[in-house]
Amino acid sequence: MHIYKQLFRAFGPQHWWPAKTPEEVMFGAILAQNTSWKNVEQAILALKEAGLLSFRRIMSVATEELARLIRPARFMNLKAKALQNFATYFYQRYRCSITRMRLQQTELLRHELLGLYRIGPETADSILLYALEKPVFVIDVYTKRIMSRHGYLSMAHSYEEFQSLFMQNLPADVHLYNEYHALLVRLGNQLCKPRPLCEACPLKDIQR
DNA sequence: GACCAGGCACATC
DNA sequence: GATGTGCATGGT
Repeated sequence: MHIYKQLFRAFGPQHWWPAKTPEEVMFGAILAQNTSWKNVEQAILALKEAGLLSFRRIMSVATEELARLIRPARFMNLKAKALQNFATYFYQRYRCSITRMRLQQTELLRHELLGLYRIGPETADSILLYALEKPVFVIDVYTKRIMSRHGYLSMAHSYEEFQSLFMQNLPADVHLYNEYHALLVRLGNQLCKPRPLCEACPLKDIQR
């Protein structure tokens, strides 16, 4: 909470996830895997222009065609398959309805998502928090790096261990989790790179 | 021109 | 379980 307040003071509210609709969040969550957001934006724009930013529509498009459109987002063949596979699940199980999906229990949803092709813990939790508004804390490479540099856990600790660190020390609040993770990414993007720029970091005096 | 990006699956030991 | 590797673009 200390860290959160410090970051919030430094950067202010982040208004995340940068997407218009929950469905767009889901596309973004898959496209953003190990990829910079600028590249993801280009892929999303291309999908929009092709009228294919829709899980219903991408089901009936050739995988190669979809791959061509999302090329800027790296690993285009893998991600094209992942998107189509997700679309099939989303249609068959929830008729592509966010509302219907939201009614489902969080633990069950997480389990379902983790069973899908190329949906790992971070992608699943991003969908749960940012598209479905479930109180799940998202861990990414920036979060791990920042917390390990401040002595909380080491990079070798698992996704779940990092997640517990946050969820056991914070109230289960969607808005807080949303804002906190967004702030961590903001700091990571700007300063907490593999080669850190610690002098300008608002957390430079914080130690565990 | 190196380095990095909002991971994940799969092979191998 | 731990560790290594492929995926294969574009910005800084």
